[in-house]
Order: sequence, then C-alpha cells, then structure tokens
Amino acid sequence: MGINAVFEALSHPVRRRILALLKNGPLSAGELAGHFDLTKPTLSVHFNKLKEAELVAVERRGTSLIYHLNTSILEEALTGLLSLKDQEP
Amino acid sequence: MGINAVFEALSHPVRRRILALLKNGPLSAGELAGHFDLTKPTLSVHFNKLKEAELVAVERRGTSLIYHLNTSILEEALTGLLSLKDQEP
DNA sequence: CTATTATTTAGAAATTCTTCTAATTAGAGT
DNA sequence: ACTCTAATTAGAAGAATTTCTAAATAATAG
Repeated sequence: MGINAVFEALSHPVRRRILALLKNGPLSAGELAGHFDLTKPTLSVHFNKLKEAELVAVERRGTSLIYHLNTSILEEALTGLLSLKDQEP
Repeated sequence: MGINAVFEALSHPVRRRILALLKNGPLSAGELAGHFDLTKPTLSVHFNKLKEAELVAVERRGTSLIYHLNTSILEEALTGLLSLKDQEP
C-alpha cells in the first residue's frame, strides 16, 4: 500500500490510459476493456493494481462494476513528484 | 524512451530516493551508493534506468562519475500526471 | 431454478526486474 | 608500465509482471 503502490500502478501505459479514460467520468469494466486490444481478464488484472493503489474505486451497479477515478490519490503522487524537485528537506 | 521510461524509472523506491538525494546537488556514484544497503553493481543498474529515462545526466570527473538531476524531465512527468487529473482533452 | 450477461479468479507461459558475485574498463599517480 | 581507486558490464538466480485460455462468481430476467 501507500505511495509505493501508486507509483508502481502508474508505471504501465495501459493503466495510465485507464486513468485518462476515467478522467471524463466513471466507466464499467466492459466499457474500459472496449478501448484496448487486450482480453477482459488482462484488463481485470490492471484494474486490480489500480484498486490496490486506491487510484480507482469500484461500485457495483447490477451486473456491472463501475470504476471511478480517485483524484485525491493522484494528487498524492503529484505531491511526491514535486518533493523530488523542490527545495524542501 | 519517452514518458514510458520516465514512469517506469519512477516506479522503484530506490530510484525515487536517488532522485531525492540528487535534489540537493550532484553526487558521485559512490556517494549515492553509500546511502543504500545494496551493492554498487545493483545501484549501477538503477543509475542506468534513470539515465535511459533522462531523469539524470552523468559527467565524469577524474575516476568518478557525477550524477545530476534533470529537472526538466521530472516536470514532464508532472505534466503527464496533471493531464490525468485535469479537464483537458 | 435455469439461463444470460458482466466480470473476476485460477493457472500457466513468456518476459522483465532486482539483486548478487566475479570480471572488466577508465583514469590518476608513482 | 604498474597499481590503486571508482565504477561499470557480464552472467546467473529468484521474484514479479504481463498476457492468455478456461473455469468460477454474481446479479438479473424469465
């Protein structure tokens, strides 16, 4: 958990693209999968890493699972990056 | 190369710590290695990933190799992260 | 309760990552 | 040229990642 999981989750282009898609609003697992040339199980693994990092949250609606972006954790990553650049001890 | 290598490089805690150490000024490979419980060859591999991502630059001084932080690439990563959060297409 | 739809979990193969020890390269000084 | 110091490259072992197919779970509809 923690900032480690966040940066690890951000390290894969597919996962960054998932976050970019969710930026415009929540999407179901199937809708997200439709944007990639990968199988649903593969996407499911990526969803799990984003969930572990708490970069996304899930909500069930009927038979669908809806993924939401968690912007507060993204901001944590931003803060972490800024701290590598700024003049703070 | 590119943003992909940058996020991949940022995904390991040792490499983020190296960047944090370089934030306060350039350091030699040996000085950097002194901050970790890892062998010098292991650190050398981490240096290489940071170099591939262009997050650091190297300069030789005598027998030492001096590593510098490249803040402009860090800013590229920041921009990339911001784009996942902001309302830009 | 069975069938359907949406998605996940399980298991396996290929690849990449992290780390080590041993050997090599590069520069400086004697 | 030889030696010392600084750091890297090479090779290998173990762990983790990415991806797939096949099977399982969960909720809804008839």
